[in-house]
Amino acid sequence: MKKVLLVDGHSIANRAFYGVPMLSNAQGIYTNAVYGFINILLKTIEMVQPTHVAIAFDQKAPTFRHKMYDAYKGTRKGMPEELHAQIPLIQEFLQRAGIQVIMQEGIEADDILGTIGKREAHAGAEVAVLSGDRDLLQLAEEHLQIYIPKTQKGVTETHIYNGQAVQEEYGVTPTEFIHVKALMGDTSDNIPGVPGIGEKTAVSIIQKYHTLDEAIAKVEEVRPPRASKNLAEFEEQARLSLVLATIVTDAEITEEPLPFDMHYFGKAEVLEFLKQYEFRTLLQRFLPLAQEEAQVETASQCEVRKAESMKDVERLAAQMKQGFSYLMYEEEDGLFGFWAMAVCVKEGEAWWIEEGHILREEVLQAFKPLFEDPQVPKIGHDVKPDMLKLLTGGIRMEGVGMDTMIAAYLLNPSKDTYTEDELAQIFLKETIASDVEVFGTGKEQKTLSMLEDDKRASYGATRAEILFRSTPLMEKELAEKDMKELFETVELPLITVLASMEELGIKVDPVVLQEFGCELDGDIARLQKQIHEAAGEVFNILSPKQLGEILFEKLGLPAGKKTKSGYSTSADILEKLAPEYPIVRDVLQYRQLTKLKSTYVDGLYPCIQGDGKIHSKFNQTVTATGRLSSSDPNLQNIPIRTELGRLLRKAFVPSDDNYFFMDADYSQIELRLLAHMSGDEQLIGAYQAGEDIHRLTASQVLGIKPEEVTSAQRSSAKAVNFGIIYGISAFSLGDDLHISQKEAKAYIEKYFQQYPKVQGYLDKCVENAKEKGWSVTLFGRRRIIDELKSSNFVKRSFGERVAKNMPIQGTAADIIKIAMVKVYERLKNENLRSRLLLTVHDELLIEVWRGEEAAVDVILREEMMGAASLLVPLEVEIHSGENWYEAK
DNA sequence: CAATGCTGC
DNA sequence: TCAGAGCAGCATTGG
Repeated sequence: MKKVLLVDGHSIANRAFYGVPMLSNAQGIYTNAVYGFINILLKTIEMVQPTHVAIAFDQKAPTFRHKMYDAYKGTRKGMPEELHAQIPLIQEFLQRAGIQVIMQEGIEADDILGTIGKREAHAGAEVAVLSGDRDLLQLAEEHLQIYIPKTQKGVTETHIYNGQAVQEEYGVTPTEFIHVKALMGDTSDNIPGVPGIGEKTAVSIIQKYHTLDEAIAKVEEVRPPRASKNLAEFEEQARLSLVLATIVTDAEITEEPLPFDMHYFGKAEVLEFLKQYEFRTLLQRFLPLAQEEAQVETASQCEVRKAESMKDVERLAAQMKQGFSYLMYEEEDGLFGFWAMAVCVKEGEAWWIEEGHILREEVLQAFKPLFEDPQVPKIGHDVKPDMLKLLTGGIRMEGVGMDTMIAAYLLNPSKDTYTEDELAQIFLKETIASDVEVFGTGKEQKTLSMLEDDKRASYGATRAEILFRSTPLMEKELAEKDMKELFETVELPLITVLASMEELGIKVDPVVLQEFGCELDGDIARLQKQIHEAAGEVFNILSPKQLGEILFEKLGLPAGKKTKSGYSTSADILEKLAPEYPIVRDVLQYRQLTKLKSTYVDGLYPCIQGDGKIHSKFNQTVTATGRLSSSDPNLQNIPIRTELGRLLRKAFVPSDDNYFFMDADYSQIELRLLAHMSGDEQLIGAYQAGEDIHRLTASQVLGIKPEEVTSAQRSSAKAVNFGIIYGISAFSLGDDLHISQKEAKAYIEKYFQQYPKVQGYLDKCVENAKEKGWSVTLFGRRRIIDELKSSNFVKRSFGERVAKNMPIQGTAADIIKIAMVKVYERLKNENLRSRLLLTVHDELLIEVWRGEEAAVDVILREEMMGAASLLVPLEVEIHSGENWYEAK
């Protein structure tokens, strides 16, 4: 049985505000209405036991009622600021809990409730409408009940009205109730009514005549005489009042109440919210929901033991053979370095070992056999940096059984931090001080070594113990969500691969870089002079503000879009002007050259370490889709599209003369995945036959022979093919191809006719994601997409595009990760000296020991092509050369 | 610190 | 009517 709960957001917020004494949190933010709102909502949920919930709010924009009657709601007192400020907080809470919020410009909350309520009730659902406003009573009927909270002597109880209850209490039916109101008016909504007719008279008139029309028709008979006279005189006003008082039940609302589950209140985001606003009782109440097992919160009871001597360390090492969790801390800066470790071997206690009279070197020697033994399972949090630190001490870490940061990332890849205190909150339902709380923030921020002795020890020990206890829970959740294999066979082994790549680095020839920079400088100066002369003044070309003023005001060029802060001077706008205006061409060229100089020449140069190499980081827990990212510096966005930028790659060279580069990249992996995952026979057939997919698309969409396709037509088709993967819209495709939206739309429609299963597949992606709340790749990687629940069109559309893109982009990421692990293992197992240096999403760069070329070629082809078995071949292109430029 | 712009896949 | 392609990192401007 579908049970729908609809809530009048503002009216309940209002009730809550006046019903709960002023509260505020530590930052002085008022929270009483938020608190009251959540309580009323909870109580109603418990009563109604809804399967679906939606909350309606008014928007600021005027509605049809304002247009009909200027004074509508004119006398209503503005909400007090203290309440007004809390409305967004209430909405945030609901959003975090995944509860549907419906707001629509020009439509009042009452009308939203009326429309959805009647629709659902007539479709066979049981509907409960919660409001503080008696106006809603007009909606009541058999399967649509109105819930009105009432506070009497400090005790809140909720009155429930169906049609009969309204009749009993007011003596009129719900529909007649509107007519009563039209006569008596409503001062709070500023509905005028008829002067001299109050509640009693209005009810008696309607009881007799049932409708306003009828009463007007027989106005002479109406009693008492004063009412009769006034009704005749104010007939128009009464009719207007009737319309104003009638709740619309056929408004244009496409939103539907979304499924509801009490466990939503146990979500981490909700708990964070409650913590932030200090709703302790609610927090207590929701914590058990977070885990189905309903674990009761237990204060984190971790006994902190400090190692006093190497004897302690050795005793600990003996206990670590069964497995342990650890954290390593190191601070380089200052005269005195700082080094410490926390280790946990059982629940409830953890050790703190700090360099001092105990020496780091000795501790590490004691632990070396444990870290190197693949049979001793180790739990770490962000293991890769530890691996690298240990490696400099001659320890090759093996047997990583858990990296809690990566596990947390797999369980929700959309977050931007994965800290230990979040783990405690999410997996153990325990609250510990966050890093901000411990270290402070901004200029006053401390480091671990600056804390008092005991605080340092308990900081690290508590966290190591949290990792220890979180691990089985995380493993269980990974298994439940079918990500155990992905975690164990892809993500965990990948840590070692990435650590090796970071350790090796890539050699950059500083001379090549420098010479390139000098050439750029010359061209930049020339262009700058030319632009300033054309503009007639000297200005900063890189300032969008100044450039916009020069181009669009001083020189009077036609301006395209505007941004918040002025004219848009983005490349796509300027490219449209470039054919006509030489100065715009120069600006674009200037931007390209200065970008190359500042980001790539001046940016990369200081990254070259003493060994002549750049050691970029490869981040495993950043992207929402499962891709890797690269930073410090980013080597995944080195120019290639323009010849000038591409030359930069000549600076990237092998470690020494014994090596050369081989670069292997997947050919159109995402489109091949689209073919496989959609099952479209046309696409699959084309790939099996080894056809040029963009040319084929162009020929099919345009209805011409493949050999007649021009290169321009081919590249348009290419844009469409990519657009499909990104969740295309006619608007953006039109913009991209410089054609009208209409033409773009026709193009897209033709595309879907040619590849009929693609459309169905993409729709299915969205449908599945809406139903389940997440998207998933071929290998089980998930991404939660909360945006799909949004009542905001823009946000929801974003969610839909993400749902189409993630399975494809994410599967491609899975595949290259699998290939990386396998290629790395084989290079190692076959005792080759060639090694993996970089990955750029669908590409691997390897430096190959001369003489190993054939072996590496085989390994790359076998492992990359064999990483997944699809309905289409996974093709790999391999190029060799003496630098990265030549190898592409 | 946010906004803008540009580089890659 | 609104706004309108997915995923990243980094440099610069300007408040």
